[in-house]
Amino acid sequence: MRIATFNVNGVNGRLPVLLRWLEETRPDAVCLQELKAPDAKFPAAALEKAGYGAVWHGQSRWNGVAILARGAEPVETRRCLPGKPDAQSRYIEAAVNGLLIGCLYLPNGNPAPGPKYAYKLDWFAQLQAHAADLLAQKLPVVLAGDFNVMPTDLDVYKPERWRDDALFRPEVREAYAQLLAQGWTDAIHKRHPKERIYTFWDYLRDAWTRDAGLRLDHLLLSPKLKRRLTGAGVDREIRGWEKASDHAPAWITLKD
DNA sequence: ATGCCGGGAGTATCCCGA
Repeated sequence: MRIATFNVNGVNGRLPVLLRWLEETRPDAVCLQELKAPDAKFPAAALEKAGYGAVWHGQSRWNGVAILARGAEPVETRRCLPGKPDAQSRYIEAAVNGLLIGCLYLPNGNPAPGPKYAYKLDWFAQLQAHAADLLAQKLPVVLAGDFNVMPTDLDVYKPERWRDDALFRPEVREAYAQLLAQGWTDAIHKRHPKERIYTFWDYLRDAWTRDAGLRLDHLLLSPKLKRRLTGAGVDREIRGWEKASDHAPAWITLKD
């Protein structure tokens, strides 16, 4: 089973790229972020035609998350983190093929410090609480999405330039480390512990051709799924396509 | 310190992203 996460940066503007990538790689489940579309404008018919059922949580202009399942309808279990309702569409969760999949788009948080950074840390704390609850239920869970965190120096093309950024400040790296310490496995790190692997290259400053990348998109596995992990990677070449997102899809494979 | 690019809304140019 192949599960991928892809920050599409506009699901409608990215539709040709998304459909081509789905056809070429045929993931069984996909987490999408940054739909940048209200619920009514989600391209459900085109995805259905491509063989994918979907659940989505949109928002006009910004944010927006969705879960796709090949040849199946995801069964939505929640569309925001527990607690107070979030005005921003950043979380959706669904059962797919015997797994629970949480799809998240963690706030960017810049500029830091400031209210956006405080919102990010608060959102991260709510995610930690929900993640702990999921682990306590001992279900097979994948938490996948754009975490907007580079976990370590290995995940940044030039760490010294990013020390004070909301994606790399000590508090957010610590929050990510605390999440892993609950018992989650960072699948890409697990399979490639010493490699520089990026999932994002800025549109600015020719970042793609310079390979000035960041690893921001992660797939975390609950203990039951850790034992089933057979592969993990990034579909880098998609970043070089015409009309590409600034993120490339990251994926894992699980044995049955 | 800022623009550099690009999507969306909307039709000029702003807001946002990371």
